[in-house]
Amino acid sequence: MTTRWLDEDEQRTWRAFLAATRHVQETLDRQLQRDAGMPHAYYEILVRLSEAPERTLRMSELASRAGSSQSRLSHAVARLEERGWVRRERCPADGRGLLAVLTDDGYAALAAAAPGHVEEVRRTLFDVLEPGQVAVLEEICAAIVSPSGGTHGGGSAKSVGRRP
Amino acid sequence: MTTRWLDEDEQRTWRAFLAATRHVQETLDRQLQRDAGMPHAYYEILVRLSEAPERTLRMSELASRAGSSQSRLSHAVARLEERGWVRRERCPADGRGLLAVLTDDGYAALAAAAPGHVEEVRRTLFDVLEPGQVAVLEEICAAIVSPSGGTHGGGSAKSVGRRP
DNA sequence: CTTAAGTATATGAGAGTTCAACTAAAATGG
DNA sequence: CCATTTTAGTTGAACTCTCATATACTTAAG
Repeated sequence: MTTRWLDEDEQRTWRAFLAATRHVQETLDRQLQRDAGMPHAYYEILVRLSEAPERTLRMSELASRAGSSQSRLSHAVARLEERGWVRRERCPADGRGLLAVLTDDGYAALAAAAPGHVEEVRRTLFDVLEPGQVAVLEEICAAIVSPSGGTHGGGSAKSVGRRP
Repeated sequence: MTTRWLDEDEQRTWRAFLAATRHVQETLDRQLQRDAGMPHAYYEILVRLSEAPERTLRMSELASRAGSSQSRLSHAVARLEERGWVRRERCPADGRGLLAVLTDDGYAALAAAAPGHVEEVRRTLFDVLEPGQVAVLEEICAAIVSPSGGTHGGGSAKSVGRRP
């Protein structure tokens, strides 16, 4: 099949998308690195652990929830363990598995980092958008992560820009 | 000021945003790495050079157009030069400056990579969105990159979800 | 003209990410 | 049971990115 190139509008949208996501990522990563001494990926890991019962998760489950590859998680948890923020225990039920546990120090580090981070998320994203845009943004992101429509052309007509 | 935490809806949107942008980035980066042997950042550099007159740009201008830091660009162009895809020349007008020039080999590499990349952009983003969503997405991204509204509360009412 | 300040880019160390290869422990199936 | 396959997780090398610092040239000031 011949390449379906982007038309002018799509080009513009695509480049805007790249610029915007880059901007958000860089802004947040810099803020966390500067104020909390950790990259955003580490913050995500701590968050997911803090939400889990016993502040404990299997490595693979943690990887999936934090949106990380297993290898990346493995390296990251190794660093977090060096800092004393996470501890690893053998999984009693499955000898291959490991449980990652958020320590009290880790929880404290997360609690210290959270306000500044959330404030930056707000400034970077929510403060610059209208409520309607936020609603559509969520639909868009959901569609990207789990594409429902198959072939081009006749996608199901979802509501766009509606306000309940 | 006390932290403005995210409410439940905002949390959901924020996490969807992270998951979606991660998904897009990883998908494209993997595709380019696998099929063209370059990371997405390098592809961007080649694209911007290919669009410039004489396929030539000052390093700083190239950095700005490709959305790269100067340091990152410097390292990247060094690698691209090793591959023979880019060449650096002293800037005649300004002895400090350097001109990055896309070579014929570099252009060929870009031309070879483009169809697969564009197809992946389409599959990952445009194919899963309705036209209305695409339009709003562009507005959203524009707002993120150059925030117009200042203090919270009274943002100017932009159109949301409209279709001309 | 000389010196100070500023601009353009490079460079090197440190850290995170990826990919492929590796270990170890379950599950599966004769 | 024993062999095979699958699953869980780690590891190391290669690569990219960031940050701080260095270099070279230009502009501004006296």
